[in-house]
Amino acid sequence: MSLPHAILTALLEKPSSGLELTRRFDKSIGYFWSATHQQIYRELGKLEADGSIRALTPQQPARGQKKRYEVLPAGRAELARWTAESQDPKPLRDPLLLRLRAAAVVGTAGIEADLRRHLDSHQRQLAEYEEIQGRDFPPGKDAPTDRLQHLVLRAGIDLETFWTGWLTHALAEFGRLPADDDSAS
Amino acid sequence: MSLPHAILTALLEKPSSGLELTRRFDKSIGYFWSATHQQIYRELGKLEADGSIRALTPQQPARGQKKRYEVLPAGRAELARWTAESQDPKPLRDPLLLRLRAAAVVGTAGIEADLRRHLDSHQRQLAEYEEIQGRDFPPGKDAPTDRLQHLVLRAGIDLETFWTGWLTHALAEFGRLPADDDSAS
DNA sequence: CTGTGTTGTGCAACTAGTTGCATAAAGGGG
DNA sequence: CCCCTTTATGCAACTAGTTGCACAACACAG
Repeated sequence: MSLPHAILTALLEKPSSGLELTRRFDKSIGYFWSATHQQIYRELGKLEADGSIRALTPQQPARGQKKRYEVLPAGRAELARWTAESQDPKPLRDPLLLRLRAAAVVGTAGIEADLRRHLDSHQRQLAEYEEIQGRDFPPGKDAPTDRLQHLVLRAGIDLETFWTGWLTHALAEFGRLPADDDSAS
Repeated sequence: MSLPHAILTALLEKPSSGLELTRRFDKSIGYFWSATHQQIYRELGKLEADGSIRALTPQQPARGQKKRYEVLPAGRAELARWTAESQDPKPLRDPLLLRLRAAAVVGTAGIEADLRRHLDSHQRQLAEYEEIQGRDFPPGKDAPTDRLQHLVLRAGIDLETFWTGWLTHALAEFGRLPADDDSAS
């Protein structure tokens, strides 16, 4: 149940409308918790209903009308509670690794191209993170809040570094595999 | 939609009953695709219904009676199709990173202990993987199938290495943070 | 002043995964 | 022999996330 808390965090950082939130989930927040606008609107409705947030727009809300939300004390308290709560690490679940294991049984035909696509996408993500790091976290910027945010960014960078490294290695292995593929039929 | 394919892979590696599958999902398969026994039984039912797998037990299936399943050609074909199919990398979704970002706003009280728990659990997982690597992949074992399986294991090892490293670093940062915690109130 | 695209909001149905519980057989101890 | 735990199977309800679509307002082109 992380989406409401992601939204509360985003709104505390800066009160926003649904669309603004959606945009922010496409960038910074979405780097570790993605969400579509439909999810966001639905969740905003729930959060407003239970008194965690409040719409700033005074008029009755016409449909295509921007609504800005801000977090109420109850919402902040709930976020603090959730943040401090201990949560078990969820076991890994990665379809790509599963596919590789399947490939060991039914043959590797077709995966290689996809590994390349993944490598490409992780490389681009890594470059983006590094650009953000250069821009937003110059050496002197180390107030507590900066440190925490930098820590999170560093996790992203290290993860993408791991994936690009591993995928590169995997592709190299594929190069050394016997030409085809239907290794198990 | 990976669970049915995970099951097909497991059954191709070795025909099994529901409970045996459950056990294998607790070990090797579950390292990158976890599932509970309820999910597995439900999925076995579906796979049997659509002709991907078949129960080996001849008698009518009494309730507490072991049923072994094997994969039919249709199931193998479907798995091969899925394996070769190109799939987009899913964006990262990690509650722990989200919590850290939330902590930058509502205060870090309580997270540190949880970071330690996570570190601990990742360290144990890493040790387990390394033991498996030592046991199952001695230097000479490099037939194509072995290479692929080793590759997957290596991903697990590298991921756990990343997490232990990052968590250690994070805890070090926490040590240098001002004593409390309600940095944003 | 009309249609066509863009911005912003939202509902509904579906899919996947989780949680909680039920049932049946088998084996072993009192 | 009866109860109790273990093994094995399974259903049902719930929660979270995704997909597909709809609708209102505005802007601006013809």
